[in-house]
Amino acid sequence: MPELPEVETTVRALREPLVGRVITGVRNDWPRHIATPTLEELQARIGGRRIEAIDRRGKYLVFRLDADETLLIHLKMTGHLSVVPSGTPPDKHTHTIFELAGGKWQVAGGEIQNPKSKIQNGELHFNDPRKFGRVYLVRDPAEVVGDLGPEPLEPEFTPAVLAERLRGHKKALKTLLLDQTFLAGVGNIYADEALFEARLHPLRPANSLSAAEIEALHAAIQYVLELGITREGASIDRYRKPDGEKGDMQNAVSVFRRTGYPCFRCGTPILRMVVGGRSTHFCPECQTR
DNA sequence: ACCGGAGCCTGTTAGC
DNA sequence: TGCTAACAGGCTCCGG
Repeated sequence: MPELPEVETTVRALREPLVGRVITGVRNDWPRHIATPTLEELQARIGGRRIEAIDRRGKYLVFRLDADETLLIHLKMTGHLSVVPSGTPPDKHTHTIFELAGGKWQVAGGEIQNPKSKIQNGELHFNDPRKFGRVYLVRDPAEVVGDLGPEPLEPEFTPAVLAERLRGHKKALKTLLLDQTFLAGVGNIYADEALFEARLHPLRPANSLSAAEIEALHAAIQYVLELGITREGASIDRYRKPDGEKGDMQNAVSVFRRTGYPCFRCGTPILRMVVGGRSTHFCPECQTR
């Protein structure tokens, strides 16, 4: 489910309740949820580690811990993270639980108890019905995210960078946008939405774009991702914010899962085709080849 | 280098 | 209503 905007929304919501807190243990009833190391080693290494920062890289949540450890979580299709009081009965699809000691905030000159945290002991629940999600504990995050392409919302990602990366590829644009080593964070919703915004057909070969079309694609990628973040994610299927509330991006999509409905720009029915094994939605009139 | 298909999982929905 | 098949926002592996 979650793409860059959904992961970013999750990261932002988790910072207040989690940064500064100490992980005291891990419970798990589906060991394959833990990609690396083994469950036993994870439990041994993570106990006592404090969460110093929470960031995002592509679709990964990156928890920077003390003692040079980094916890990464990928939500894949159906992962969901929430912070709950200790002892909250886990949902049947909650497979990994991080136990947390009382909240502490870092302040100049030391640390104080987190005045906002009513939950003095709590748990981070990783709920994941389809069990595709994964947890990683590594000393060097590059082991996990080292091959990812550029971050589309960072200033380093310019039209020139996009042009350089498109050059030499003749793959379909849709396929490339889903390739996390090409660009990090774009998934099926935002790929379709970006191509519609840029008026580019999903099957256009990457190396066929004019400079103006590359500019348009770059702007469209940033526009749809920022819109997704502003609207706190697309709750088209299962995605929910950590507090369980829906995002609002599902009310702002132009083509995704709008097969047969009129294009908002020209009225032509939106078509669905399969590209790279993924559902692809586009306007055959606005997005010409 | 590229493409399609299977596989990982469970739940929901569309169609008969 | 009940059953079955298709489909799902991700990603990897394997064969051609």
